[in-house]
Amino acid sequence: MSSSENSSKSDLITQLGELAFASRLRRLSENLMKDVNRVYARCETEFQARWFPVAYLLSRESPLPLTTIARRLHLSHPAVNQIAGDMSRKGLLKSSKDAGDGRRRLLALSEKGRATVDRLKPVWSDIDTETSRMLRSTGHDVLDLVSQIESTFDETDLFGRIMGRVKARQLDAVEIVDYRPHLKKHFRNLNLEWLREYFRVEAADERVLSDPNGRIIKDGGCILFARLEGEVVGTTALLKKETATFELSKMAVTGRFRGRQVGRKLAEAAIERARHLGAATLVLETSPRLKAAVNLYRKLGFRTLNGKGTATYTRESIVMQLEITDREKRG
Amino acid sequence: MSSSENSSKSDLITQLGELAFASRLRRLSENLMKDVNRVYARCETEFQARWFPVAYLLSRESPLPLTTIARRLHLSHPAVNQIAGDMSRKGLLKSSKDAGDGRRRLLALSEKGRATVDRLKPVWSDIDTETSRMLRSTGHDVLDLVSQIESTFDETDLFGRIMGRVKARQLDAVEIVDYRPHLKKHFRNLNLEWLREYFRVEAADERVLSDPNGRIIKDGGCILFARLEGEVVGTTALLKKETATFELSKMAVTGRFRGRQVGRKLAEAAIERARHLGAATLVLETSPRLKAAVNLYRKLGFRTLNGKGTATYTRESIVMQLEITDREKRG
DNA sequence: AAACTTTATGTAAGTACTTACGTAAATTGA
DNA sequence: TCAATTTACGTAAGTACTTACATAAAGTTT
Repeated sequence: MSSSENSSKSDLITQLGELAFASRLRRLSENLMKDVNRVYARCETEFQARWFPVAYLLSRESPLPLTTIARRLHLSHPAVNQIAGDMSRKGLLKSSKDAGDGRRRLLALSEKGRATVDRLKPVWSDIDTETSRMLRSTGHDVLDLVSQIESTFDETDLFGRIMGRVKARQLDAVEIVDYRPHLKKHFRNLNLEWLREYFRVEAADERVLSDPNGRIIKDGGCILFARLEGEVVGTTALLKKETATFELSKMAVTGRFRGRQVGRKLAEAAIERARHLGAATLVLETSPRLKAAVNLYRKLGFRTLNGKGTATYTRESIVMQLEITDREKRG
Repeated sequence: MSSSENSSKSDLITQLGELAFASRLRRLSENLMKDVNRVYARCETEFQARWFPVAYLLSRESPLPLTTIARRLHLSHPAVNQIAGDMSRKGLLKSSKDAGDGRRRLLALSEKGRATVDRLKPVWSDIDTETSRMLRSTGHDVLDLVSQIESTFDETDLFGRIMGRVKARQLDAVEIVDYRPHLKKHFRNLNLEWLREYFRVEAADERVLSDPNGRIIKDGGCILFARLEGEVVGTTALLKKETATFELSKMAVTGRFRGRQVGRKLAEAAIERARHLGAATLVLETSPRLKAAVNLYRKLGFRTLNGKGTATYTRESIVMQLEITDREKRG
């Protein structure tokens, strides 16, 4: 067999590899279905390939409720409903109310339906034989392989794995830089942006944002900035509270760059910096409204404290804490 | 997620084997596509999985006419038109008239489109890597196998092979019986049915149909009947013309059973009978209107004669002839 | 050069599914 | 036991394609 023909360089889809794998499967499926429909068209004008699973199932187990059929065939219930409608219109199927359960509609083949199925059974066997022959000629157990792919796909969180890679790359692209006087305006603007978006700017905010050096750095804290694609897109601050306790605060990422791992990179850098500064405990206060943020902190090891915090700001109602131990140094 | 549901014995679709192969491929394709679309949704709200082939192709070869893209991607041109429309609406694509050919619309990525593609390229590479990893974990070169199936499918006339089996079974189911007095009414009724359907009943017809014994059998000819599912569904007659020449005539199959190889079985039986009766030549007259019949005769070896026939009936205008040689006896 | 055919495109409608949503009957649970 | 939830079903609308048809430009023939 000349398999080289189909996978020649002129076929872009083949070149695209795994990226167009889904399209190719679909194309193959449609071509197969087309041939089978041509067979039905020749033998039996009253039957369509897509009815087959329903017809076959009902020929073996007679009155079945609609959703049970859908579940068994891995179809949505509207799909079965539509097929049942078409088959009923051709007189192949009849439905009845379930005596015990008033919601259920029981489906069964009609007399004509059973006759049609009986007439088609040998045709199905012919289709089966020839398709099987074709697949066997590849030298592989294609059906078994499809089963394998199906279960591998079920077991693999493909989406999760892809996103893992994407996130790692995004994380890598974010650059962390330390406070410098010329970044002061960014510290202020980035924080004002999200404060205005979610809450409102309080007097306590203004005091800190207007004087980061005096209010944060001089007290032994620090401020970090995130750069991405040449822009300053996020910031956060570490405030020194007690000897070995720092507070993570003033985390802000500009709208256009959210979802690109900027917050995570900032938080990770802040934790690392806290460790360097000799912190044993890192605390933070945030709001349950900021779901993404709370989630991020939790993923990084922060745990919610039951006791109320200092409540520096009216908006804050969740207090979280991270114990910085030596074993964290592995990262 | 719940893999037990998908590949266990309770999955009827898996049990159906080759018959539901197409459905499974489609399901798999859709599930893959769904995951990829989720990735795009997270990374880039402006992009959809189905745009990928067009976007990728245009990123490599820039201004291309619409139908060229369709051909390269194995899509219909309306599909590309719709994708192009969607992408244009999002500002990713721009089109221009071809200076040389006024029919053509040249498509190319816009500035924004190129930027989007550049931003997505690493994501595509992540999708590719993870999909590839998943497929490799089956222990087979799935992509290569799909290529093989595609080309095997292209080379195999699956429809033709299935129909071959179906026809062989149908042919086998038809039973040929000889003339008996109680079948006289069937000879008449079957012939009247098709005469009325396609032409009209002539005086010459009436004479033969009313007295088959006197007009056909006593002259050294014979009449055959086809039985199917307990019914007499077709008939044909051999008329003796000269010493070694017979005429195949009065072929009729009732409407409900047409397309089930009844005519073919009758014709084959008639040829065999003619050989037994010492015929060297078999002739017949028919009409070009009866395309299926002419086709059948041709397949059985009859050749059209240029010269006019005896024109027993006004409806007939094609004369065909079959030389019965000894080598035909192999059947 | 008029009359055909072919090609490139656009539009409409069909297909075989899906998701989303609404309703009624059954089940649960406090 | 009565409200809240779950389940079964129907309907509508969306999706990602397809086929079918219409039209205009280009090419071919006579």
